[in-house]
Amino acid sequence: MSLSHRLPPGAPAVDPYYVYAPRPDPQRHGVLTLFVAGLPDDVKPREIHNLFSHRPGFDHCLLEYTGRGNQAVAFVTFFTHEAALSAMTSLNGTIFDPETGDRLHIELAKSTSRRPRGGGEVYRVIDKRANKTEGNADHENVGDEGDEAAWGEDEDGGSDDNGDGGSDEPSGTENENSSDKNELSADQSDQPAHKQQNGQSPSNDGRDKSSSDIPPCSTLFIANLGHTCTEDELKEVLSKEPGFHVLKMRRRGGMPVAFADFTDIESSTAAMNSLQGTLLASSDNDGLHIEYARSKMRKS
DNA sequence: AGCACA
Repeated sequence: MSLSHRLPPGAPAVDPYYVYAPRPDPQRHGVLTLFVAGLPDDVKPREIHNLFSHRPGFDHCLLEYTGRGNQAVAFVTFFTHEAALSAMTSLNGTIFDPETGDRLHIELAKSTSRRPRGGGEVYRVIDKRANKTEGNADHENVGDEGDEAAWGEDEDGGSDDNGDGGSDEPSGTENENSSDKNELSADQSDQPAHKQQNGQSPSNDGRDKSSSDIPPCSTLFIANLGHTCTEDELKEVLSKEPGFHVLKMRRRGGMPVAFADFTDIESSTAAMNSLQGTLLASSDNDGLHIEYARSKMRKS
């Protein structure tokens, strides 16, 4: 089975919103590591870290540039099997690069990655690529430099070493985004905190338009939730965002909506940028749609 | 597109 099927941007949809259903695979039970495919070849280890390190139970991650198929894969390890599953269901299908529309394909790895030596704190990178097509040699192989030594081949009789199996990708898909920089919507919470309340000045074009026309607010309005979304599911994601206070869910007939209150506009803005489009396990659409609320949540 | 609680 091929687990990395990238679709050309104009291709007919083959169920583009499918969420990986964790099969009852006894072999994978208890594995703490996720196998992440669908990454562009110019992905940075920092991007993987930014995307996963906010998830509860995150332990460490590894990015490998496979020499084959112009693709990179990542192995992300959590402290518990449940945390790994939770991150998988919430991040699987995430659009990693809006320009190509490529989505992450995440499944449990075949075995748990070995922890970096000494409880390491830097990214682990393995680069098997011969031709660095995009001048991509800015990353350094810190820590473990052994080519095959990273994700731990325990004793599960693995016939192959990583979750990729033998199915690599025919590089027939056109992959020409050479002129444009790709953007990752994972974590851009580093914008400078300017505390001046700017209204709707037209001189402010294209800089602060995180939300459409709603002025910034420390409370966020969250829509596009699945019918089965629970408050706990949403709270689990929100609680990792700095400054998060309280969540309230309302369901007006059909689709539930939620309000999340933060300490200030800076933290609510950062959380909105970080979580925009996040796919939950209960999501059946594009993922979370987050805006500033029209009015602040009442003080508890 | 869908914005409540007081």
